[in-house]
Amino acid sequence: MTDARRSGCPINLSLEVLGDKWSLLIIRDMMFGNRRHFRELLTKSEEGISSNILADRLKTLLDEGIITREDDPTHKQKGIYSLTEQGIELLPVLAQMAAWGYKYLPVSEELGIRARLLSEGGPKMWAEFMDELRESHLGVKRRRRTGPSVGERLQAAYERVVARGKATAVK
Amino acid sequence: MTDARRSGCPINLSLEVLGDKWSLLIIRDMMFGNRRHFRELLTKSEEGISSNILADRLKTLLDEGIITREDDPTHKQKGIYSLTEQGIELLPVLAQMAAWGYKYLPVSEELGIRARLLSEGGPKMWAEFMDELRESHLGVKRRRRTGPSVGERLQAAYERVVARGKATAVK
DNA sequence: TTGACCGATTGCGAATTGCAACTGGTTGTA
DNA sequence: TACAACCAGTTGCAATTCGCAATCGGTCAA
Repeated sequence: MTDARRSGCPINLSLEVLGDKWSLLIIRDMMFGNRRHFRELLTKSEEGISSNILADRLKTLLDEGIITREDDPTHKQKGIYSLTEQGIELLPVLAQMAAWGYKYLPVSEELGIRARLLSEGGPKMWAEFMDELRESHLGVKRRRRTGPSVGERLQAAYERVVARGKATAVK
Repeated sequence: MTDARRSGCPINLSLEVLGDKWSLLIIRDMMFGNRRHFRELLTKSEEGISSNILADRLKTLLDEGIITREDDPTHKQKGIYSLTEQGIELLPVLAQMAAWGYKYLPVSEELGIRARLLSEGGPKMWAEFMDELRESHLGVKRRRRTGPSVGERLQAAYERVVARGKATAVK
């Protein structure tokens, strides 16, 4: 737990907080996978994070003010992790990173569909999704919207690809 | 040098390539600091990267197709590193990361000015800057522009802040 | 009361990092 | 021709971090 801070450059400072292979994946799962408990993050992680690393990163993200933790009223041991506004505003970073990865790296079809939709939707869609996150993580009420939310649309698209993949595989 | 690839998620794949504390700083210096030689990257780095890490990361970035290396005709030992199109398209990632860091982390005034201008300029300015990078790194000709380039404007703004800081310090 | 589940913590070998010194070669200058 | 400065890395080594598996003390439903 050293002081780090190699320079006052915004990119460097961001990397000192998020520059590892797990932190942004945790944020991703909280945003897109709606994971809010330790176990959910641990077992439903696509990449298989180990529990000590997860505990460590959650602590750091708490310290940095990117997430908060509160007790789950339904279970004395469970904690509910939520994104702060600061955490929610990492969405554009994730979106750009996803778009770049989608374009240049060997992305699987199922896991790439969200990146494609998010990229096509652009900053306007990101802003809408961030508003949805403000509602589910910060409790900020938002005016009624018609039609499915961005979160729902991304999830539906993902499930459609998975179903199609299964059908093809069976055939 | 294992195969990694923990999952086919675009964010994960991006992090497997760039998820450390140095890779994106090297890209940053190539983009904004116009560093093209090993020594420049080594000694003019704000954060003080060590030579073995720099050599290792340059190798990885080469392997990943994010940069290229060619011999410098003026010096038999010197290599010139250039960004590829894939590397240039990391600019939006850096820009978003810089904007987030600028907003939430203790950024120094000198090093934050670029982030502010880039954030205010938005995607349009990013696109223009990427075009400039295509010219200086890929040799792609671009039509004449009036006035100073984005790169020049960022540099001038930075120097203005540094000069002001010095004047204040002296006074 | 029992067994599944909960959020972590611990121990430990392996991999990565950071520092400093060094290598083998090139270049400009006298 | 001699020499110092410069060039792109490489090497050795100690310290840190990572990743896995096992475990811990507590909670919950049956």
